[in-house]
Amino acid sequence: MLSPEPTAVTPHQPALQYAGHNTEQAAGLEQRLAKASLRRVEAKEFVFAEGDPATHLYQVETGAVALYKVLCDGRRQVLGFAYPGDFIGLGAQGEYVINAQAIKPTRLRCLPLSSLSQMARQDPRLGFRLYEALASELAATRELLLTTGQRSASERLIAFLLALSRRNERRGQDAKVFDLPMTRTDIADFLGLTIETVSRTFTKLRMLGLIELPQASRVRLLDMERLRSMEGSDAEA
Amino acid sequence: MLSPEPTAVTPHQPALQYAGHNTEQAAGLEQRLAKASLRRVEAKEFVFAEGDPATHLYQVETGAVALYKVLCDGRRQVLGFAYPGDFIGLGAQGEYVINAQAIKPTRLRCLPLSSLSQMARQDPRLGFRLYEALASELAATRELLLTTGQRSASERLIAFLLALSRRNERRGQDAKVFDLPMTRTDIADFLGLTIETVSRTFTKLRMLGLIELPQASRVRLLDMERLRSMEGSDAEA
DNA sequence: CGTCTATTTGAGATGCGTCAACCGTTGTGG
DNA sequence: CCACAACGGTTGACGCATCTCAAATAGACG
Repeated sequence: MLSPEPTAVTPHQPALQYAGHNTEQAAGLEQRLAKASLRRVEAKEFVFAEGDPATHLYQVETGAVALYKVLCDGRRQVLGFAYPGDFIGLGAQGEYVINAQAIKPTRLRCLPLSSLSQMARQDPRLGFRLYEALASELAATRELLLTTGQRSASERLIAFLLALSRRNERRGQDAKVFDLPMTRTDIADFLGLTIETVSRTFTKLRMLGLIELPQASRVRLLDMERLRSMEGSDAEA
Repeated sequence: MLSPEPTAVTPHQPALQYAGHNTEQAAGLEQRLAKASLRRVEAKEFVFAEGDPATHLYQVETGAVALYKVLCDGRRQVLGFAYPGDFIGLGAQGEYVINAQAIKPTRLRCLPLSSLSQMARQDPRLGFRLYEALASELAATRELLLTTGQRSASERLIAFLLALSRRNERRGQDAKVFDLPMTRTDIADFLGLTIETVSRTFTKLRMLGLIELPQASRVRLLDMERLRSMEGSDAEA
């Protein structure tokens, strides 16, 4: 049920490539990030685990990270996937409350929380940016809740694919053909389904001529119109 | 640090309650709230609806409010319930993105967002507290996601009841006997079940001697031990 | 007392989960 | 270079938890 690991729960000492120098006072978040230390994690390696002391805010530079919570018996709920540009560790106070595990080789910018709060004190707009980022994470989580709570398996998978498509569109990438960096298990645990149901639903969408799967990890959306109509969209959309 | 644990029931946390002992930090908020205008809404009346321009941050004074999103075909996901002390409308920017509807006669303190952002500019600590409150709401939503995505009907209902119980405990109220201000429909839409399943599951828990239902809207938890063991608890709890 | 709504209960249908077998790819060591 | 193991993904058969449809019951309120 749970993915292959518990591979060794990585002790949380980031393999820092080079440490950032911290002399500038009112540097913006971007400038600060550009100089931030870099950390590389391999696929399946943890960025941090639930219960670890919260030390850094991370920004994904390349790769992808799965965020999840687990029940005591191993059932797992993936809360989201972080792609380049996304922040990980927002809202953490004291301890991380979720697990963050790379799903492919990943590079991360690391911002010590201490320096972050210091910066926020100096520049209120930074605090506002973090607040906004947190608000959109909340909005995304609510949307996922609506999906897992109310939608059917097909609707869930379509909503998932369309969300990826929209994200690509926003970034000027191909909205119809893209890779799925995560495994079927990750998708299943994200959508509250089993891998068998995810697989069968992929096949069903393929049979309906709605998508193509050139490889298991690559998808082409063929009929956006119909996909959108089958998503079970928000009332206010 | 932050309060004990996020509950699936309350998106908002006591961190921002009338903190009489916390007057030095963000004193403006409490003063402002005490003087804030009051609004009364009847049961079933909206505090605000999805798409409404966001104007106020509300704090529940008495009563209870359901927060939810709906799909175009009417399926509804309740995201949480706000009780006295809880804030409604956090993270809203431009427009409210969810519906907030009273489930019983309710009194609300109203804080115009304009004056709030002004206050936040003057006192950075206020911004931090709003950030914390938002982080708690995110944590609660994630917990609910774990529940609807991974737990069985019985586990969901038990998790719901235990969350209410913990909330009461935190507030020095009875942890074993309390009212359910929401309807079975609200509970069903909260847990991602149907009202029939909710009703049958209540009956099942009653038959097992785990709870009593003196009235449909009142519950007594009889065997906390066993209820907790049947909740399907977090790994990190 | 009567109407309306909320809740409970029953019977039957079904979508998804479970268990199991099979397949394709990757990587590894003889 | 091949054999084979390990892993991720697909497919099939079957069971069951939950949904659907329907009706009875209980409360709430005028």
